[in-house]
Amino acid sequence: MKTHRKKIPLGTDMIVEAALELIDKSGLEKFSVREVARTLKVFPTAIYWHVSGGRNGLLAEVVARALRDVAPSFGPRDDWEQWIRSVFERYRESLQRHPNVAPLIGAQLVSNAGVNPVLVERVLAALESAGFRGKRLVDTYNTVIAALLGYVTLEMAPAPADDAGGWAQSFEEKIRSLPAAEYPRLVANLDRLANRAFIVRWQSGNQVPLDDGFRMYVDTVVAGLRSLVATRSGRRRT
Amino acid sequence: MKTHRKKIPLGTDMIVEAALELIDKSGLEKFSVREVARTLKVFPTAIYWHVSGGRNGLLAEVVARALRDVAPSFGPRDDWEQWIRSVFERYRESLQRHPNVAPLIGAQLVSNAGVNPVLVERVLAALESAGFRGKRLVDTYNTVIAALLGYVTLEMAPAPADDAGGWAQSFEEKIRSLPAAEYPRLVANLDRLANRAFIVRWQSGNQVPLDDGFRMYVDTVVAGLRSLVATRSGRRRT
DNA sequence: ACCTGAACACCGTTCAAGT
DNA sequence: ACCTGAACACCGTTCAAGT
Repeated sequence: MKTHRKKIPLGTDMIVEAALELIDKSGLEKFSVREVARTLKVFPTAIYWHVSGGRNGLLAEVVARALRDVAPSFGPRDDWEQWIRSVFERYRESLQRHPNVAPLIGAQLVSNAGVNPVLVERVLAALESAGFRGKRLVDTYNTVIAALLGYVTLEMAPAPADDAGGWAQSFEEKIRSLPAAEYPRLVANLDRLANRAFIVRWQSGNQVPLDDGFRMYVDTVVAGLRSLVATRSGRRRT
Repeated sequence: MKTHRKKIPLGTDMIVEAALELIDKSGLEKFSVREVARTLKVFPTAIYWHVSGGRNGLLAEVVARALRDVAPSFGPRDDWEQWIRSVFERYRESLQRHPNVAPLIGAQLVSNAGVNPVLVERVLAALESAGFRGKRLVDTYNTVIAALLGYVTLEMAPAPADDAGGWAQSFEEKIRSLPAAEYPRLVANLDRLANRAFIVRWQSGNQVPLDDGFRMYVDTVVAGLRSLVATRSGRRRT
Protein backbone atom coordinates (compact mmCIF):
# COMPACT_ATOMS: atom_id res chain seq x y z
CA MET A 1 0.00 0.00 0.00
CA LYS A 2 3.09 2.24 0.33
CA THR A 3 3.31 4.69 -2.55
CA HIS A 4 6.73 4.88 -4.12
CA ARG A 5 7.34 8.30 -5.63
CA LYS A 6 10.54 8.82 -7.52
CA LYS A 7 11.44 11.96 -9.30
CA ILE A 8 8.05 13.00 -10.61
CA PRO A 9 8.12 16.72 -9.90
CA LEU A 10 6.06 17.97 -7.00
CA GLY A 11 2.49 19.14 -7.54
CA THR A 12 -0.26 20.47 -5.31
CA ASP A 13 -2.34 17.30 -5.66
CA MET A 14 0.59 15.13 -4.74
CA ILE A 15 1.21 17.14 -1.61
CA VAL A 16 -2.43 17.13 -0.53
CA GLU A 17 -2.66 13.39 -1.05
CA ALA A 18 0.52 12.79 0.93
CA ALA A 19 -0.84 14.96 3.72
CA LEU A 20 -4.13 13.06 3.81
CA GLU A 21 -2.35 9.70 3.85
CA LEU A 22 -0.23 10.92 6.70
CA ILE A 23 -3.23 12.10 8.69
CA ASP A 24 -5.08 8.85 8.03
CA LYS A 25 -2.11 6.90 9.29
CA SER A 26 -0.94 8.88 12.29
CA GLY A 27 -3.62 11.42 13.15
CA LEU A 28 -3.67 15.19 13.26
CA GLU A 29 -1.55 15.44 16.36
CA LYS A 30 1.43 14.00 14.53
CA PHE A 31 0.82 15.96 11.36
CA SER A 32 3.34 18.58 10.35
CA VAL A 33 4.36 20.31 7.16
CA ARG A 34 7.87 19.10 7.74
CA GLU A 35 6.72 15.49 7.99
CA VAL A 36 4.87 15.81 4.70
CA ALA A 37 8.05 17.18 3.18
CA ARG A 38 10.03 14.25 4.53
CA THR A 39 7.72 11.62 3.03
CA LEU A 40 8.02 13.42 -0.30
CA LYS A 41 11.79 13.63 0.09
CA VAL A 42 11.73 17.35 -0.32
CA PHE A 43 12.75 20.37 1.73
CA PRO A 44 9.90 21.75 3.89
CA THR A 45 10.06 25.02 2.05
CA ALA A 46 9.20 23.36 -1.24
CA ILE A 47 5.68 22.79 0.10
CA TYR A 48 5.18 26.51 0.50
CA TRP A 49 5.82 27.11 -3.14
CA HIS A 50 2.99 24.81 -4.19
CA VAL A 51 0.29 25.37 -1.63
CA SER A 52 -0.82 28.80 -0.51
CA GLY A 53 -1.95 29.52 3.00
CA GLY A 54 0.78 27.47 4.62
CA ARG A 55 -0.19 24.78 7.06
CA ASN A 56 -3.83 25.83 7.38
CA GLY A 57 -4.25 26.17 3.64
CA LEU A 58 -2.93 22.67 3.20
CA LEU A 59 -5.27 21.29 5.84
CA ALA A 60 -8.22 22.99 4.15
CA GLU A 61 -7.34 21.24 0.91
CA VAL A 62 -7.05 17.95 2.75
CA VAL A 63 -10.60 18.35 4.02
CA ALA A 64 -11.84 19.21 0.55
CA ARG A 65 -10.18 16.10 -0.85
CA ALA A 66 -11.55 13.83 1.85
CA LEU A 67 -15.08 15.12 1.33
CA ARG A 68 -15.34 15.40 -2.44
CA ASP A 69 -18.32 13.76 -4.09
CA VAL A 70 -20.43 13.61 -0.95
CA ALA A 71 -23.49 15.10 -2.61
CA PRO A 72 -25.40 12.95 -5.09
CA SER A 73 -27.07 14.98 -7.84
CA PHE A 74 -30.64 16.07 -7.22
CA GLY A 75 -33.11 15.88 -10.08
CA PRO A 76 -36.66 17.26 -10.16
CA ARG A 77 -38.12 13.77 -9.87
CA ASP A 78 -36.13 12.88 -6.75
CA ASP A 79 -37.70 12.67 -3.32
CA TRP A 80 -36.16 15.30 -1.08
CA GLU A 81 -36.44 13.26 2.10
CA GLN A 82 -34.70 10.33 0.53
CA TRP A 83 -32.05 12.59 -0.90
CA ILE A 84 -31.30 14.22 2.46
CA ARG A 85 -30.97 10.79 4.02
CA SER A 86 -28.49 9.70 1.39
CA VAL A 87 -26.30 12.79 1.77
CA PHE A 88 -26.16 12.22 5.50
CA GLU A 89 -25.11 8.63 4.94
CA ARG A 90 -22.51 9.41 2.32
CA TYR A 91 -21.06 12.18 4.39
CA ARG A 92 -20.70 9.79 7.29
CA GLU A 93 -19.10 7.16 5.09
CA SER A 94 -16.54 9.68 3.89
CA LEU A 95 -15.59 10.55 7.41
CA GLN A 96 -15.45 6.90 8.35
CA ARG A 97 -12.82 6.49 5.66
CA HIS A 98 -10.92 9.48 7.03
CA PRO A 99 -11.91 9.79 10.69
CA ASN A 100 -8.82 11.76 11.62
CA VAL A 101 -9.86 14.77 9.56
CA ALA A 102 -13.05 15.16 11.60
CA PRO A 103 -11.60 17.69 14.04
CA LEU A 104 -10.71 19.94 11.11
CA ILE A 105 -14.24 20.43 9.89
CA GLY A 106 -15.52 22.56 12.69
CA ALA A 107 -12.09 23.97 13.33
CA GLN A 108 -11.90 26.77 10.78
CA LEU A 109 -13.99 28.60 8.26
CA VAL A 110 -11.38 27.79 5.66
CA SER A 111 -11.87 24.11 6.26
CA ASN A 112 -15.61 23.98 6.36
CA ALA A 113 -15.52 25.84 3.10
CA GLY A 114 -13.84 22.66 1.85
CA VAL A 115 -17.34 21.32 1.59
CA ASN A 116 -17.83 22.78 -1.85
CA PRO A 117 -20.45 24.89 -3.67
CA VAL A 118 -21.80 21.85 -5.47
CA LEU A 119 -23.14 20.57 -2.17
CA VAL A 120 -24.64 23.97 -1.41
CA GLU A 121 -26.45 24.06 -4.74
CA ARG A 122 -27.85 20.58 -4.35
CA VAL A 123 -29.04 21.03 -0.79
CA LEU A 124 -30.82 24.17 -1.96
CA ALA A 125 -32.38 22.21 -4.80
CA ALA A 126 -33.66 19.53 -2.45
CA LEU A 127 -35.07 22.04 0.00
CA GLU A 128 -36.69 24.08 -2.74
CA SER A 129 -38.42 20.96 -3.96
CA ALA A 130 -39.67 20.47 -0.41
CA GLY A 131 -41.32 23.85 -0.68
CA PHE A 132 -38.92 26.19 1.13
CA ARG A 133 -38.30 29.58 -0.47
CA GLY A 134 -36.57 32.85 0.26
CA LYS A 135 -35.52 33.54 3.84
CA ARG A 136 -36.99 30.27 5.01
CA LEU A 137 -34.88 28.43 2.43
CA VAL A 138 -31.73 29.93 3.89
CA ASP A 139 -32.71 29.01 7.45
CA THR A 140 -33.47 25.40 6.58
CA TYR A 141 -30.27 25.28 4.56
CA ASN A 142 -28.27 26.31 7.64
CA THR A 143 -30.18 23.76 9.65
CA VAL A 144 -29.36 20.95 7.24
CA ILE A 145 -25.68 21.79 6.91
CA ALA A 146 -25.21 22.09 10.66
CA ALA A 147 -27.00 18.80 11.18
CA LEU A 148 -25.01 17.17 8.39
CA LEU A 149 -21.67 18.01 9.97
CA GLY A 150 -22.77 17.85 13.58
CA TYR A 151 -23.26 14.22 14.50
CA VAL A 152 -20.40 12.80 12.53
CA THR A 153 -17.67 15.21 13.54
CA LEU A 154 -18.58 14.59 17.14
CA GLU A 155 -18.81 10.84 16.62
CA MET A 156 -15.33 10.72 15.08
CA ALA A 157 -13.64 12.91 17.67
CA PRO A 158 -10.31 11.22 18.40
CA ALA A 159 -9.22 9.70 21.68
CA PRO A 160 -5.86 10.86 23.07
CA ALA A 161 -3.09 10.04 20.59
CA ASP A 162 -1.15 7.34 22.42
CA ASP A 163 -2.82 7.62 25.80
CA ALA A 164 0.38 7.27 27.77
CA GLY A 165 -1.43 8.67 30.78
CA GLY A 166 -4.02 5.91 30.57
CA TRP A 167 -6.82 8.43 30.22
CA ALA A 168 -9.27 5.96 28.74
CA GLN A 169 -9.00 3.55 31.63
CA SER A 170 -9.26 6.12 34.39
CA PHE A 171 -12.15 7.79 32.62
CA GLU A 172 -13.98 4.48 32.39
CA GLU A 173 -13.49 3.94 36.08
CA LYS A 174 -14.77 7.42 36.82
CA ILE A 175 -17.90 6.75 34.77
CA ARG A 176 -18.54 3.36 36.31
CA SER A 177 -18.28 4.68 39.83
CA LEU A 178 -20.68 7.61 39.56
CA PRO A 179 -23.01 7.75 42.58
CA ALA A 180 -26.54 6.56 41.81
CA ALA A 181 -27.93 9.10 44.22
CA GLU A 182 -26.74 12.04 42.15
CA TYR A 183 -27.08 10.44 38.73
CA PRO A 184 -29.98 7.99 38.99
CA ARG A 185 -30.82 7.75 35.29
CA LEU A 186 -27.22 7.70 34.15
CA VAL A 187 -26.44 4.85 36.50
CA ALA A 188 -29.67 2.97 35.74
CA ASN A 189 -28.86 2.98 32.03
CA LEU A 190 -25.12 2.65 32.41
CA ASP A 191 -24.71 -0.59 30.49
CA ARG A 192 -26.35 0.94 27.49
CA LEU A 193 -24.60 4.31 27.82
CA ALA A 194 -21.02 3.49 28.79
CA ASN A 195 -18.74 3.93 25.77
CA ARG A 196 -21.81 4.02 23.51
CA ALA A 197 -22.99 7.56 24.12
CA PHE A 198 -21.49 11.02 23.75
CA ILE A 199 -19.70 12.48 26.77
CA VAL A 200 -19.64 9.13 28.57
CA ARG A 201 -17.42 7.24 26.15
CA TRP A 202 -13.68 6.69 25.94
CA GLN A 203 -13.33 5.37 22.41
CA SER A 204 -13.84 7.19 19.16
CA GLY A 205 -16.66 6.48 16.71
CA ASN A 206 -14.28 4.91 14.23
CA GLN A 207 -13.73 2.18 16.79
CA VAL A 208 -17.18 2.09 18.34
CA PRO A 209 -19.67 3.47 15.81
CA LEU A 210 -22.87 4.97 17.16
CA ASP A 211 -25.05 3.60 14.38
CA ASP A 212 -28.48 3.52 15.98
CA GLY A 213 -28.07 7.01 17.36
CA PHE A 214 -27.18 8.18 13.87
CA ARG A 215 -30.29 6.61 12.38
CA MET A 216 -32.43 8.22 15.03
CA TYR A 217 -30.70 11.53 14.42
CA VAL A 218 -31.40 11.44 10.69
CA ASP A 219 -35.00 10.44 11.41
CA THR A 220 -35.30 13.36 13.80
CA VAL A 221 -33.94 15.91 11.34
CA VAL A 222 -36.03 14.68 8.45
CA ALA A 223 -39.19 14.44 10.53
CA GLY A 224 -38.52 17.91 11.87
CA LEU A 225 -38.10 19.36 8.40
CA ARG A 226 -41.22 17.59 7.23
CA SER A 227 -43.25 19.11 10.03
CA LEU A 228 -41.89 22.55 9.10
CA VAL A 229 -42.99 22.09 5.52
CA ALA A 230 -46.53 21.80 6.83
CA THR A 231 -46.18 25.07 8.73
CA ARG A 232 -46.63 27.34 5.75
CA SER A 233 -46.77 30.54 7.78
CA GLY A 234 -43.33 32.12 7.84
CA ARG A 235 -43.31 33.01 11.51
CA ARG A 236 -43.40 30.79 14.57
CA ARG A 237 -43.65 31.41 18.28
CA THR A 238 -40.35 31.61 20.12
CA MET B 1 -10.15 44.25 33.20
CA LYS B 2 -6.51 43.10 33.44
CA THR B 3 -6.04 40.74 36.35
CA HIS B 4 -3.06 41.57 38.51
CA ARG B 5 -1.71 38.48 40.20
CA LYS B 6 1.10 38.89 42.66
CA LYS B 7 2.62 36.11 44.63
CA ILE B 8 -0.48 34.07 45.40
CA PRO B 9 0.86 30.56 44.82
CA LEU B 10 -0.15 28.81 41.63
CA GLY B 11 -3.21 26.60 41.57
CA THR B 12 -4.99 24.56 38.93
CA ASP B 13 -7.96 26.93 38.81
CA MET B 14 -5.73 29.93 38.34
CA ILE B 15 -3.96 28.27 35.44
CA VAL B 16 -7.18 27.19 33.74
CA GLU B 17 -8.63 30.66 34.11
CA ALA B 18 -5.51 32.28 32.71
CA ALA B 19 -5.60 29.86 29.78
CA LEU B 20 -9.25 30.66 29.05
CA GLU B 21 -8.60 34.40 29.23
CA LEU B 22 -5.73 33.97 26.84
CA ILE B 23 -7.82 31.99 24.38
CA ASP B 24 -10.66 34.50 24.61
CA LYS B 25 -8.26 37.30 23.84
CA SER B 26 -6.02 35.85 21.15
CA GLY B 27 -7.60 32.64 19.92
CA LEU B 28 -6.47 29.05 19.90
CA GLU B 29 -3.85 29.55 17.25
CA LYS B 30 -1.84 31.79 19.54
CA PHE B 31 -2.38 29.64 22.60
CA SER B 32 0.59 27.90 24.11
CA VAL B 33 1.52 26.47 27.48
CA ARG B 34 4.53 28.73 27.49
CA GLU B 35 2.40 31.80 26.95
CA VAL B 36 0.16 30.83 29.85
CA ALA B 37 3.28 30.48 31.97
CA ARG B 38 4.48 33.91 30.89
CA THR B 39 1.24 35.63 31.89
CA LEU B 40 1.47 33.93 35.27
CA LYS B 41 5.15 34.91 35.56
CA VAL B 42 6.16 31.35 36.07
CA PHE B 43 8.40 28.85 34.31
CA PRO B 44 6.55 26.73 31.72
CA THR B 45 7.38 23.61 33.63
CA ALA B 46 5.46 24.82 36.69
CA ILE B 47 2.25 24.32 34.73
CA TYR B 48 2.99 20.64 34.37
CA TRP B 49 3.13 20.17 38.07
CA HIS B 50 -0.43 21.46 38.53
CA VAL B 51 -2.32 20.17 35.54
CA SER B 52 -2.10 16.58 34.36
CA GLY B 53 -2.32 15.66 30.73
CA GLY B 54 -0.11 18.49 29.55
CA ARG B 55 -1.40 20.84 26.91
CA ASN B 56 -4.42 18.69 25.98
CA GLY B 57 -5.37 18.15 29.57
CA LEU B 58 -5.29 21.88 30.15
CA LEU B 59 -7.43 22.54 27.09
CA ALA B 60 -9.96 19.98 28.27
CA GLU B 61 -10.27 21.83 31.56
CA VAL B 62 -10.67 25.10 29.70
CA VAL B 63 -13.64 23.66 27.82
CA ALA B 64 -15.16 22.37 31.04
CA ARG B 65 -14.81 25.79 32.62
CA ALA B 66 -16.31 27.61 29.64
CA LEU B 67 -19.30 25.28 29.57
CA ARG B 68 -20.14 24.85 33.23
CA ASP B 69 -23.73 25.45 34.28
CA VAL B 70 -25.21 25.02 30.81
CA ALA B 71 -27.88 22.63 31.94
CA PRO B 72 -30.76 24.03 33.98
CA SER B 73 -32.23 21.51 36.41
CA PHE B 74 -35.15 19.42 35.21
CA GLY B 75 -38.03 18.78 37.59
CA PRO B 76 -40.95 16.39 37.06
CA ARG B 77 -43.32 19.29 36.42
CA ASP B 78 -41.17 20.81 33.66
CA ASP B 79 -42.08 20.62 30.01
CA TRP B 80 -39.42 18.63 28.17
CA GLU B 81 -39.72 20.59 24.93
CA GLN B 82 -39.27 23.88 26.70
CA TRP B 83 -36.36 22.47 28.64
CA ILE B 84 -34.56 21.24 25.52
CA ARG B 85 -35.01 24.65 23.96
CA SER B 86 -33.49 26.37 26.95
CA VAL B 87 -30.42 24.10 27.05
CA PHE B 88 -29.81 24.81 23.39
CA GLU B 89 -30.01 28.53 24.04
CA ARG B 90 -27.81 28.48 27.11
CA TYR B 91 -25.23 26.35 25.41
CA ARG B 92 -25.11 28.81 22.55
CA GLU B 93 -24.81 31.75 24.93
CA SER B 94 -21.87 30.10 26.65
CA LEU B 95 -20.07 29.66 23.37
CA GLN B 96 -20.89 33.20 22.37
CA ARG B 97 -19.06 34.32 25.49
CA HIS B 98 -16.12 32.08 24.57
CA PRO B 99 -16.29 31.59 20.80
CA ASN B 100 -12.62 30.69 20.50
CA VAL B 101 -13.05 27.45 22.41
CA ALA B 102 -15.54 26.17 19.85
CA PRO B 103 -12.97 24.26 17.79
CA LEU B 104 -11.98 22.31 20.89
CA ILE B 105 -15.35 20.74 21.48
CA GLY B 106 -15.40 18.37 18.55
CA ALA B 107 -11.63 18.11 18.57
CA GLN B 108 -11.08 15.43 21.18
CA LEU B 109 -12.94 12.98 23.35
CA VAL B 110 -11.20 14.46 26.35
CA SER B 111 -12.67 17.84 25.56
CA ASN B 112 -16.19 16.84 24.79
CA ALA B 113 -16.13 15.00 28.07
CA GLY B 114 -15.77 18.48 29.50
CA VAL B 115 -19.51 18.69 29.11
CA ASN B 116 -20.12 17.06 32.42
CA PRO B 117 -22.26 14.20 33.81
CA VAL B 118 -24.78 16.64 35.24
CA LEU B 119 -25.82 17.54 31.72
CA VAL B 120 -26.06 13.87 30.81
CA GLU B 121 -28.34 13.13 33.75
CA ARG B 122 -30.64 16.05 33.00
CA VAL B 123 -30.96 15.35 29.31
CA LEU B 124 -31.88 11.79 30.22
CA ALA B 125 -34.45 13.10 32.69
CA ALA B 126 -36.06 15.34 30.08
CA LEU B 127 -36.16 12.57 27.47
CA GLU B 128 -37.55 10.07 29.94
CA SER B 129 -40.34 12.48 30.75
CA ALA B 130 -41.00 12.67 27.00
CA GLY B 131 -41.58 8.95 27.07
CA PHE B 132 -38.31 7.50 25.80
CA ARG B 133 -37.00 4.38 27.57
CA GLY B 134 -34.23 1.84 27.24
CA LYS B 135 -32.41 1.59 23.94
CA ARG B 136 -34.55 4.31 22.45
CA LEU B 137 -33.60 6.63 25.29
CA VAL B 138 -29.92 6.19 24.47
CA ASP B 139 -30.48 6.88 20.78
CA THR B 140 -32.44 10.05 21.38
CA TYR B 141 -29.85 11.08 23.94
CA ASN B 142 -27.12 10.80 21.31
CA THR B 143 -29.31 12.71 18.93
CA VAL B 144 -29.83 15.56 21.36
CA ILE B 145 -26.19 15.87 22.37
CA ALA B 146 -24.98 15.83 18.77
CA ALA B 147 -27.56 18.45 17.85
CA LEU B 148 -26.69 20.52 20.90
CA LEU B 149 -23.03 20.77 19.98
CA GLY B 150 -23.46 20.70 16.22
CA TYR B 151 -24.87 24.03 15.14
CA VAL B 152 -22.97 26.19 17.54
CA THR B 153 -19.51 24.76 17.12
CA LEU B 154 -19.89 25.18 13.38
CA GLU B 155 -21.34 28.65 13.75
CA MET B 156 -18.40 29.79 15.89
CA ALA B 157 -15.70 28.29 13.70
CA PRO B 158 -12.95 30.93 13.55
CA ALA B 159 -11.80 32.80 10.49
CA PRO B 160 -8.06 32.77 9.76
CA ALA B 161 -6.18 34.34 12.68
CA ASP B 162 -4.85 37.54 11.18
CA ASP B 163 -5.72 36.86 7.56
CA ALA B 164 -2.48 38.24 6.18
CA GLY B 165 -3.18 36.41 2.94
CA GLY B 166 -6.49 38.24 2.58
CA TRP B 167 -8.39 34.96 2.49
CA ALA B 168 -11.71 36.55 3.42
CA GLN B 169 -11.65 38.99 0.56
CA SER B 170 -10.60 36.54 -2.13
CA PHE B 171 -13.13 34.02 -0.87
CA GLU B 172 -15.89 36.60 -1.04
CA GLU B 173 -14.92 37.38 -4.62
CA LYS B 174 -14.93 33.71 -5.47
CA ILE B 175 -18.42 33.32 -4.04
CA ARG B 176 -19.79 36.40 -5.75
CA SER B 177 -18.51 35.33 -9.15
CA LEU B 178 -19.91 31.82 -9.22
CA PRO B 179 -21.51 31.05 -12.61
CA ALA B 180 -25.31 31.11 -12.51
CA ALA B 181 -25.40 28.31 -15.08
CA GLU B 182 -23.77 25.82 -12.75
CA TYR B 183 -25.19 27.16 -9.49
CA PRO B 184 -28.60 28.61 -10.33
CA ARG B 185 -30.13 28.48 -6.85
CA LEU B 186 -26.99 29.58 -5.08
CA VAL B 187 -26.70 32.61 -7.35
CA ALA B 188 -30.42 33.40 -7.22
CA ASN B 189 -30.33 33.52 -3.42
CA LEU B 190 -26.85 34.98 -3.13
CA ASP B 191 -27.81 38.13 -1.26
CA ARG B 192 -29.42 36.09 1.45
CA LEU B 193 -26.71 33.42 1.51
CA ALA B 194 -23.44 35.31 1.19
CA ASN B 195 -21.72 35.51 4.58
CA ARG B 196 -24.96 34.43 6.27
CA ALA B 197 -24.89 30.72 5.54
CA PHE B 198 -22.49 27.87 6.28
CA ILE B 199 -19.84 27.09 3.66
CA VAL B 200 -20.47 30.37 1.80
CA ARG B 201 -19.43 32.77 4.55
CA TRP B 202 -16.13 34.42 5.42
CA GLN B 203 -16.84 35.70 8.90
CA SER B 204 -17.36 33.73 12.06
CA GLY B 205 -20.63 33.46 13.93
CA ASN B 206 -19.35 35.61 16.76
CA GLN B 207 -19.20 38.47 14.27
CA VAL B 208 -22.18 37.55 12.12
CA PRO B 209 -24.54 35.41 14.20
CA LEU B 210 -26.82 33.04 12.32
CA ASP B 211 -29.79 33.59 14.62
CA ASP B 212 -32.73 32.67 12.44
CA GLY B 213 -31.03 29.53 11.25
CA PHE B 214 -30.49 28.57 14.86
CA ARG B 215 -34.14 29.09 15.74
CA MET B 216 -35.17 26.98 12.78
CA TYR B 217 -32.64 24.35 13.79
CA VAL B 218 -34.00 24.11 17.32
CA ASP B 219 -37.55 23.98 15.94
CA THR B 220 -36.50 21.18 13.63
CA VAL B 221 -34.90 19.10 16.34
CA VAL B 222 -37.76 19.56 18.79
CA ALA B 223 -40.42 18.90 16.16
CA GLY B 224 -38.49 15.82 15.06
CA LEU B 225 -38.29 14.48 18.59
CA ARG B 226 -41.96 15.19 19.14
CA SER B 227 -42.87 13.21 16.06
CA LEU B 228 -40.75 10.32 17.32
CA VAL B 229 -42.56 10.33 20.62
CA ALA B 230 -45.72 9.56 18.69
CA THR B 231 -44.07 6.59 16.98
CA ARG B 232 -44.36 4.22 19.92
CA SER B 233 -43.18 1.19 17.98
CA GLY B 234 -39.46 0.75 18.54
CA ARG B 235 -38.57 0.09 14.92
CA ARG B 236 -38.83 2.32 11.87
CA ARG B 237 -38.27 1.82 8.16
CA THR B 238 -34.82 2.73 6.90
C1' DA C 1 9.43 28.05 -12.49
C1' DC C 2 10.80 25.18 -9.02
C1' DC C 3 13.54 23.84 -5.32
C1' DT C 4 17.67 24.01 -1.91
C1' DG C 5 19.76 25.75 2.28
C1' DA C 6 20.24 28.38 6.20
C1' DA C 7 18.23 30.90 9.68
C1' DC C 8 14.59 32.84 13.11
C1' DA C 9 11.59 32.63 16.60
C1' DC C 10 9.16 29.78 18.54
C1' DC C 11 6.97 25.14 20.49
C1' DG C 12 5.71 20.79 24.23
C1' DT C 13 7.79 17.95 27.43
C1' DT C 14 11.36 15.51 30.41
C1' DC C 15 14.44 15.40 33.98
C1' DA C 16 17.42 17.03 37.58
C1' DA C 17 18.08 20.32 40.90
C1' DG C 18 16.87 23.66 44.21
C1' DT C 19 14.01 25.32 48.44
C1' DA D 1 5.12 20.14 47.94
C1' DC D 2 6.16 23.38 44.68
C1' DC D 3 8.94 25.59 41.49
C1' DT D 4 13.47 26.82 38.85
C1' DG D 5 16.70 25.95 35.14
C1' DA D 6 18.67 23.69 31.44
C1' DA D 7 18.21 20.78 27.75
C1' DC D 8 16.01 17.91 23.77
C1' DA D 9 13.76 17.25 19.80
C1' DC D 10 10.93 19.29 17.41
C1' DC D 11 7.82 23.05 14.95
C1' DG D 12 5.95 26.90 10.95
C1' DT D 13 7.58 30.33 8.07
C1' DT D 14 10.70 33.86 5.69
C1' DC D 15 14.16 35.01 2.76
C1' DA D 16 18.08 34.51 -0.22
C1' DA D 17 20.30 31.71 -3.26
C1' DG D 18 20.80 28.22 -6.68
C1' DT D 19 19.43 25.89 -11.33
